Amino acid sequence: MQAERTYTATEKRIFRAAISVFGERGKHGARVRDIAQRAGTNKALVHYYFRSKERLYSEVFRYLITTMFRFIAQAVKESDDFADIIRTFIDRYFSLLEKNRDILRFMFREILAGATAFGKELEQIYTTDQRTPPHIFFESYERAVRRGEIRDIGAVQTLLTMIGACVLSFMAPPIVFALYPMERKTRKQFMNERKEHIFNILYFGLQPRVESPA
Amino acid sequence: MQAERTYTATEKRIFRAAISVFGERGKHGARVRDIAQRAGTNKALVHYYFRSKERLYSEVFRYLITTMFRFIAQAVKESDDFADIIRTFIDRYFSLLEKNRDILRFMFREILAGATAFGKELEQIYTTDQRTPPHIFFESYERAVRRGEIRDIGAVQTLLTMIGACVLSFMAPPIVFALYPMERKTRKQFMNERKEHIFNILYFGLQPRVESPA
DNA sequence: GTCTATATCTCGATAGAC
DNA sequence: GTCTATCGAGATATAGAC
Repeated sequence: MQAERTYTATEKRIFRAAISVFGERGKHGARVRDIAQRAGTNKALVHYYFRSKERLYSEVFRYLITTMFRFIAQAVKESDDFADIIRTFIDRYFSLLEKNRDILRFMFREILAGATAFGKELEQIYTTDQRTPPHIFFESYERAVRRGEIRDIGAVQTLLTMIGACVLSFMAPPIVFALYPMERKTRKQFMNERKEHIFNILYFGLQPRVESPA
Repeated sequence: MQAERTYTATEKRIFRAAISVFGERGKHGARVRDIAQRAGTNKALVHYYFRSKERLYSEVFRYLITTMFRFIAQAVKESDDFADIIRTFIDRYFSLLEKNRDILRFMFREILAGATAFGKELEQIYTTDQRTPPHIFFESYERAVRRGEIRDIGAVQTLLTMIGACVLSFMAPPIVFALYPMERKTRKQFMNERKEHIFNILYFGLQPRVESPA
């Protein structure tokens, strides 16, 4: 959905339905019939508004990728307390993943498919915008290194590790619960422990050290 | 592919092709035509050997999940030096993911699809086998806690964080390279830095501490 | 704009020659 | 065992009434 256009109520319903059906079953697994049904209408209207399944998919993709970047931008905070930056990132990243499972699934499928469209879209964002969320994170990281709050083990690497630890939290539950049915706590509880653990291990892993590792 | 059966050269080629096509495009996105083509043959032979796309998929799935578990078993080492355990896990896990990209993609797709078959298969393995790789890891973890090498911030959580950090390494490169084309080092170099970083931040994040976090 | 009915097409699966 | 040609199911896409 672009800012310039206006959308009818039906069109919006179809668009929302498309996001969830594509997220659940992927581009190929998704059926136009199901999208129509979930939107409370019929196949013909889907084609009336979006011409083809392919175009609908593209529109959804572009909408989600920009939405995702807005979200991530919100997760990166500027602060002179790096513990606060990490905690905030984990907190906000979790909450937006939680509220937008479809986006996560959708993006993962794109990455699995080769992430070609993904890469192009990213390049465009990152060549037009000057201070993107990662840049802001990296600057904070370097300031924290300079004032001795953390040691320098690579800002990019640190961001990747943090994202990986967060993202897996939303992929892993079905597996974890299959493995340890006795530990099936409420989802909320599991997620809270997870957030605390990620902060704990990462922030203290970043602490300055005197002695070198073996 | 099961141990009991024997396979012709063509059958093997089809099977290998299926693994890669299913991994790239998923069960629904995969075309029997493409599998046949990649195997250097035609659709009819795929059906001749595997009867249907569905059965082929199931065989591939069962083969990959057992293979994966054998691999993971190899990655978990018993040792009385927890640094060694972590390092070995990261090293071996990386090398098997590297050699088996298709497995990773395939499994992720299963998880995205709901991981129902996945869960069942796992349950079966975990109720028959007594000492599975995770159990071995957990035992080592607890021993390390007892002798004061590491602090106790949850064995399951720690394993999840470690896996997440490793797995993202194989998902992220297309994105990272899209973001920072100037940093496009050789893949090998990036991966080596990544391994070192994961060990570094996680192992030292697990170090015992006197003072409490803020 | 919305719906039903229908056309068109893609793909998995099979038949049958070799 | 391997191939070409074809069938039939099911999905996307369109026509046309309202």
